Amino acid sequence: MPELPEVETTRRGIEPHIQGKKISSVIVRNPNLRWPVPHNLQQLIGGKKILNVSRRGKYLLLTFSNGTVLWHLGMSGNLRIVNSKIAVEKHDHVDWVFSQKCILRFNDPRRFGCVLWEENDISENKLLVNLGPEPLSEDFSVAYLFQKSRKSTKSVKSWIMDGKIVVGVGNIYANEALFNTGIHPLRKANKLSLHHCEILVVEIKRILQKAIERGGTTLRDFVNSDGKPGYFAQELLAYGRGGLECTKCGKLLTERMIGQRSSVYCTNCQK
DNA sequence: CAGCGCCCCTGCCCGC
DNA sequence: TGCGGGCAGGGGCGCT
Repeated sequence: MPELPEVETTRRGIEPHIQGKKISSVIVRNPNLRWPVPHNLQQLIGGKKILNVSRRGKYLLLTFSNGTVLWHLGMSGNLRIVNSKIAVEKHDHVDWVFSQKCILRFNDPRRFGCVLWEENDISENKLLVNLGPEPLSEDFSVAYLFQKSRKSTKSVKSWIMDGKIVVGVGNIYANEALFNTGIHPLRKANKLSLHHCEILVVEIKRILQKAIERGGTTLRDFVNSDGKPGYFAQELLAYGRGGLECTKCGKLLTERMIGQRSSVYCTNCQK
């Protein structure tokens, strides 16, 4: 479900409810996520205050005085702020209880998400240490991307979805950014021109920013912490439009797998 | 080392 | 209506 805009939408939604608040208890109904949820989570953070709610790539980070919760929503993860009267549903794996009126509830049908604990420097955590720059930061620049591109023979689509190059660009926004820039998804990264890198950097920033402003993309089940969907789906020009007419030239859009991810592009507009 | 496929898992949609 | 197959917004890991 979530790419960077959806995770950021979620982060902004939960932050005002939980930042500076003390965790009363953590209820783990099913610890079998991608990796086991630490069995001693309650002892680690029960009674402790959440100092900060941040994001690195698609990971949410909850900072405590004694360490950090490293949280990923996977493909199907979903957070809601609920009260204690709201019935527990299938796949509600973890509750972060602040009060009777405020429970942060994690639902994840596919269980590709994770909830982990890091007591040391979070930036040195194995899952974060090799990540590339944040796409909306100045570190994600034309010079950076062009220099990186020289060393990769991957298709540009798989390449920009690689978190070591830049974080947060998932399948939807990779398809969109390439369509909007007229770059063919199968072009090798080391065959990108400086101009290609320039328009790609600008477009990735633009589209992620726009999607955040729209509250993310809801395809079937993404809802923010208030239970509302995102409104970016109606602006998608490539993703989900295989076989339909290209909005620029009218030719039918091609759909095929690239690196096990469905890819949609126009063979006329994207070179 | 880079690059590629596999796989974790449930739900849903489609065709037969 | 039931069932099998394929696909879904992610990404770490093991192999080549």
